[in-house]
Amino acid sequence: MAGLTKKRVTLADVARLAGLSSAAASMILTGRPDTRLSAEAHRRVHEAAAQLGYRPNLAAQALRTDKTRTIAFISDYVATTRYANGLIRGALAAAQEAGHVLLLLETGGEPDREVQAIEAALDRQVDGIIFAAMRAREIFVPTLPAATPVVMLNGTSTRFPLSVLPDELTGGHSSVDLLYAAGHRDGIALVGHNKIAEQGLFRSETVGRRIAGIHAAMREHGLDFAVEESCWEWEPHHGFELARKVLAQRPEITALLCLNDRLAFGAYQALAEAGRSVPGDIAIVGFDNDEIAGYLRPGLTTIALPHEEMGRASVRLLLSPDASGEHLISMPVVVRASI
Amino acid sequence: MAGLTKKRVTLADVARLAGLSSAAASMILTGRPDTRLSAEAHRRVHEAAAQLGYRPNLAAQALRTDKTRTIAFISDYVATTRYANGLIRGALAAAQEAGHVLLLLETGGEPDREVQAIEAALDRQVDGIIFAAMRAREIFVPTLPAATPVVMLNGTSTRFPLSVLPDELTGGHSSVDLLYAAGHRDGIALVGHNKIAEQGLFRSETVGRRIAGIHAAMREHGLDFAVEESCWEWEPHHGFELARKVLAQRPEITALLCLNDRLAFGAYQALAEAGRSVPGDIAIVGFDNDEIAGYLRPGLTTIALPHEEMGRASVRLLLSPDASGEHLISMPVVVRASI
DNA sequence: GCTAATTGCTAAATGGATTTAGCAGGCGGG
DNA sequence: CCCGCCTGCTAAATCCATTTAGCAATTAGC
Repeated sequence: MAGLTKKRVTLADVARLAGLSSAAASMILTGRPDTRLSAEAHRRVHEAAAQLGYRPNLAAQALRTDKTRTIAFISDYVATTRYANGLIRGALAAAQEAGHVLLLLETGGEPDREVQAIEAALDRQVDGIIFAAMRAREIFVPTLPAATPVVMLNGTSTRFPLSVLPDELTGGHSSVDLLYAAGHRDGIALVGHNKIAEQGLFRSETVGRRIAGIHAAMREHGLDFAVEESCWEWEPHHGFELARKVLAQRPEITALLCLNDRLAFGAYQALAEAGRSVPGDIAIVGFDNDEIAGYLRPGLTTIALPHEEMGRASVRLLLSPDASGEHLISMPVVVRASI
Repeated sequence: MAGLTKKRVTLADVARLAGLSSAAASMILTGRPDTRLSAEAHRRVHEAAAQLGYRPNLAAQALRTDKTRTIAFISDYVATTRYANGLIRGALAAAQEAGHVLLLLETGGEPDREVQAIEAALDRQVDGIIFAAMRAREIFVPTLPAATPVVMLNGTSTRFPLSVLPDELTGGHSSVDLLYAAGHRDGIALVGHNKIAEQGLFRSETVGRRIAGIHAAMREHGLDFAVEESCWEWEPHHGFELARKVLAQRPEITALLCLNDRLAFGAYQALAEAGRSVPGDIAIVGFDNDEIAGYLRPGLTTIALPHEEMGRASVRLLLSPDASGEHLISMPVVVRASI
């Protein structure tokens, strides 16, 4: 309106228009509490800022205060696992609510890229770092300025006690409860059990707890698995083969407890092939609440990984100064038609 | 080793250790070409920098140069669509290669959040902005400093001519070619066609071109669809119902051309129900190369959306000063067993 | 031998906000 | 009347790297 504004509006411009020093303008705009500036001065500065459309230069602010309202989200894999998505989305939402912004970095799990990512983050003076681990592994963290808050998301670290994890113990328990409540006792097969996975070396750190929760619940109900079929990976075709084997060897089975939804997906295919119906002949439960769980017919009942909630929690924890310890996010039971 | 280094190492520290002025150190470390500094000075500065582990303060650098090596990636939806994932991953990889970093922002397609996101990006003096559109719609962009480069990713804008899109015209063509080459002539059904979609109002802007490519190829081969079944949304259960209808009304059909893989997924379920085999009785092609395409049995042949490549391209274009126009990324044909 | 050009480097300004130290004027107390 | 205190505000330092203008010492040129 007024004329060509070529340059950025600076604090000095605001101060000039308000007829005050930039020191005064700064104090007023940052809302300092103990200031002795007059109400009139406050009015004039705010008015001037609004009129000029003033936006503080964050680089200058960062230089002075070491605060950037920026959080680094460093994950080992973004696209490889569909899980990262929910985590990022939750973190993004919580960051936005807190007036922060997310710097996204990927390391591929390689130590040198990890170092690079951390350096890139520190160079930009981020206010904190979230390490999101899709696979369990100790992250190699180069010396970090002690003041930088760090949250481990979906993983743990001896160096950083603050972490956010799904409550897999309870979740595992729920899956068994679900089958028990539906009347299943002796014909339950466990699909995907794996010693290595249980040690948490190759999978998400917490699947060990998932399995522990399942076994604890079985014990509590006085039950035992009719079969336990194990495999290394948890892709649909493994579920297909395992389920096929179970059906051939133990036709009396009435329920399949699959350690994730992709295994369950494969199991559906094997059941269709064998002409067995879900849930009429065989009940199925999965874990994760993967996208495909809703696509299956009938819909797959599953124990959801609360990714979005975990992402939110990680940001909130990062920004709350006195947080510490392990934060477990409960895993909702998503009831569909497969039991 | 040497002692407690409480504070950040600054350029002045490096200069002091090298016995030179910080002006000299700056020129040497930024690799200015026309400098008259001695080889000896170069050596000493580099050595000092290495010894102290000097890392320039990006905030100070940004303040002076207006460059941050940071790119804003503003998308309407991150998690809602699984597509965003590949785009982000590609962008992330290309950014890293170029020594840049990605600021991730989500708008939910709401104009006020769009404004907020853009302001947050500009406040941080990003070197450029990528607008990723999952749904076609004109993005409301508040006045942007003219110097800020902008790339539209998976969308177009009258205001920003630089864009990256999948080559849907050719992709649509390929899908028909595939069926034609397999000998299909008269028994082809099109599943998912939709006038609204064709106008690109609710879907990704480019599906109109996908459909145009399909029709062009049909014309070229002198073919006509035996049936065209349309629907609003493209979720598996729509595919299920449409395929069921087609099978009931036109049992002579030999091929299903599904406008995306989720429709194809539902079609598989309908075929299984009807006891028809793939590809023996009926061939199926999809689009997108969704994750599920590989999970299906038999694997779904599909025309892939090159998300990762698009993400990479968007960053590369953003960083190349003379780029302009529409950049079409070709859609690879992913051959599996469904034809 | 003396000016002019080149070489090698530095002092100081700059970018924009925050923050400390402190100035001037008014008021109360003794 | 004088000292001290409070009020309302400002000057200047600070964060750190970049960049311009320019100084001193050589070397070249005639």
